[in-house]
Amino acid sequence: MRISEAESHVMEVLWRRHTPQSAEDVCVALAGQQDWQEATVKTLLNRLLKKRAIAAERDGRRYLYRPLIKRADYVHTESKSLLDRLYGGRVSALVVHFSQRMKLTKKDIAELRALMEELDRER
Amino acid sequence: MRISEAESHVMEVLWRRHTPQSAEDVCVALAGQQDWQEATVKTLLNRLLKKRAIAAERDGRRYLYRPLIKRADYVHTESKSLLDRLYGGRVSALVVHFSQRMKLTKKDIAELRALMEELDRER
DNA sequence: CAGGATGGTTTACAGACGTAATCATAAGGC
DNA sequence: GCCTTATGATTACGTCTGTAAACCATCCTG
Repeated sequence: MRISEAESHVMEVLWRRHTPQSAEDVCVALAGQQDWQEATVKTLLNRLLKKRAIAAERDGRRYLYRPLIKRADYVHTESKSLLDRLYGGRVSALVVHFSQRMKLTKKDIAELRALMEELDRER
Repeated sequence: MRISEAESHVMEVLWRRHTPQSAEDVCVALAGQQDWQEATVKTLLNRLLKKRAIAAERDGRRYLYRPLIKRADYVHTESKSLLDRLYGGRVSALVVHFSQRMKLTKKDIAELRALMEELDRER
């Protein structure tokens, strides 16, 4: 069950807010960023419903939507697929790539170092 | 200029072999892995041509194809886009994610550590 | 009660994608 | 020279995507 690019923007809104959101809430949250008509958002919500990526519960004359799949799971399948396709599944290859192409930020480096130490301690 | 999933398999073949390949070469290289008819591969080659992702030079009655875009560039745009969409552009966030979901391999850890040291030395 | 506002449901439609079959053409074999 | 064969070019076609408009039910408001 694939979530498309456009759909993912809707999912991100639902993930960010932790309470169920109406279609209009989603529109508002996306305004300025996606510049979609309300109709578009409604289409996306319906497609996500059909895919069972989200659920809707009635609230008076409207619905409130909430995610059924966890962001972490989504992030993982996307990330793992890229890692496998482009880096032969090697995390370090990916980091090396970024360190060459982009210059890691100081923060990135500090955090990576901390992570390394933590992994040491776990051993 | 987006390279689709199917197209990327063709590109990978052209990137792997460093000399221009005929349509049939590509078919052979993909056999067993993609199980496509020759017609399918030719369609993909043509779409890649149209997108100017590859070039073709005549070789008698056939063409030899070679990539116009560099794999590293492709890898980078794909990776960067994922990093931005899902990790707020933070490389360390991505690594943390993998370290939690997948257990990094010893090799990954060793290489990351080496990379960290190298970054230190560069400073 | 009629008409606009509000929110959901259905339909639309062009372009990308995956996957090919068919058509055309040139070249080599008989 | 004609027929088969290899190859590229054209056409096909269903599905998915992005982006909505049109339609429909309902509720509030004057």
